Amino acid sequence: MSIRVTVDVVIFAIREAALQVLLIRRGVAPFKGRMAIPGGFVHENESLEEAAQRELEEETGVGKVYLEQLYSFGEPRRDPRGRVITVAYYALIPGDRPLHAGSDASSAVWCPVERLPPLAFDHEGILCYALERLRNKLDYTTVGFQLLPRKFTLSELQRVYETILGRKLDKRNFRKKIDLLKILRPLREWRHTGRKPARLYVFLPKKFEKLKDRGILFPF
Amino acid sequence: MSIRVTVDVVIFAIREAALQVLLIRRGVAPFKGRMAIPGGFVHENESLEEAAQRELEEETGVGKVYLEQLYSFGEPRRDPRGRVITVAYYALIPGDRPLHAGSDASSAVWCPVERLPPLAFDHEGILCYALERLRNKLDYTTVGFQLLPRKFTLSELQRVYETILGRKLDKRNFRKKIDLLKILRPLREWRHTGRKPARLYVFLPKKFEKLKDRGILFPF
DNA sequence: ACAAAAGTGTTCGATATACACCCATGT
DNA sequence: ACATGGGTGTATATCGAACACTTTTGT
Repeated sequence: MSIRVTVDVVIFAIREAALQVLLIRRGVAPFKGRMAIPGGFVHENESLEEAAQRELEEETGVGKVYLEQLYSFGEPRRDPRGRVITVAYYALIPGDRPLHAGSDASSAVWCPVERLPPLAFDHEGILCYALERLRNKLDYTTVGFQLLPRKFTLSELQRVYETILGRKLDKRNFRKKIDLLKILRPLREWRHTGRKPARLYVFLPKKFEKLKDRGILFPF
Repeated sequence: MSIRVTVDVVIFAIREAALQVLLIRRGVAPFKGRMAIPGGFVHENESLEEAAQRELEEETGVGKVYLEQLYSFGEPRRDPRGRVITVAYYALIPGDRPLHAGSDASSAVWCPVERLPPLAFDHEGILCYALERLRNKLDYTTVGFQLLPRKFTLSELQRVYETILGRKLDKRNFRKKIDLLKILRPLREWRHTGRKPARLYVFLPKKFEKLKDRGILFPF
């Protein structure tokens, strides 16, 4: 019993103060002209993760970003061409990273998750599930940092959380908890975009690993 | 690019005061004679979930138990016979349910998760991942109830938690939190196995759904 | 009578939340 | 000088953790 297997990658980024996903316009049937999540067939000699990584790089030109398997979707009639199951992944792109377009990227566009167009296949369901996972993981992991450049201000970090969760957070409480986690190293550098310069920080992933083991979570 | 797709189902139950998994002994190569997680190929016209449900029933004869997709494993060389990816599920069987063996069940045996034999393929990794998922979900869902018969005592419920988490819990704190959740209906029935009779309860899944929406969790 | 598991409250520390003002800079 | 976002502390409520004794029954 052979089945065709694809990977689809929901690619998130914060752009223009909104959480957006990268979508491509399909050039061929089925669903020609519809928007879809980037994806493609798994090759003979690559793992699922490698296939997802490859699709991600083809669309965005970025490597080494956060990439996590989401769920596998396998309803018999989800693809009109025949039996195709898809292993969905989601990726988080730092906001500053300019995408030097890969081959397929001509038709790729960013869409705010609040204003999605109709999507091909079961991609709306996949995208909603990815969004739910992202919101949940924000609460008990540090995935939020993956959406920022290496150096960032505390206000930028807070805006990432507010954008994804869709609500305002208290500045002092936010900073208190981040400080408690001890996962940021303050730099002797300041960002001068606004009026008063804001201190820059870098994320310390190693310190975080210990915290995760002890079950210390993000409680927003 | 066609790939063979299997589902494997890690079947958990509490038996003899231990968390156990159902394993089968392989009768054919590869890994002939080794123990393995029950599983098989996905049929042409069934969804992944249906395939997992079918495998579960073939092995155990039980239907309508808790069944959740775990993860998809797709390393190119994970199966010596060629390219096979597997979508892993895990299932929870109430402790009292006698398994009226399906066709394959002659070689099925229960093994405590603390004393696993060597397993075929990458099944040890799959099983460890399932165990980790189960332990995590115990903290913020009510999956624990799925391992008990319909009517159960509070001590039995606590033993499920202690068995899976591998540590003792405080009786008064445990009961206080369960009571807070308001998901149990006390019955006018008592279990008379020990010395002093223990009150029986039933789980109210509908009430739980509302709690989940509001983010009320199991904080053990 | 006694062994064994059932049942029941309070205290204390930690964590989450609510809330308001001064500061440094660019314009 | 002033508008803008950066930066800081305290008080209260809630939640989780620690902790011991009485009750009921079967033997």
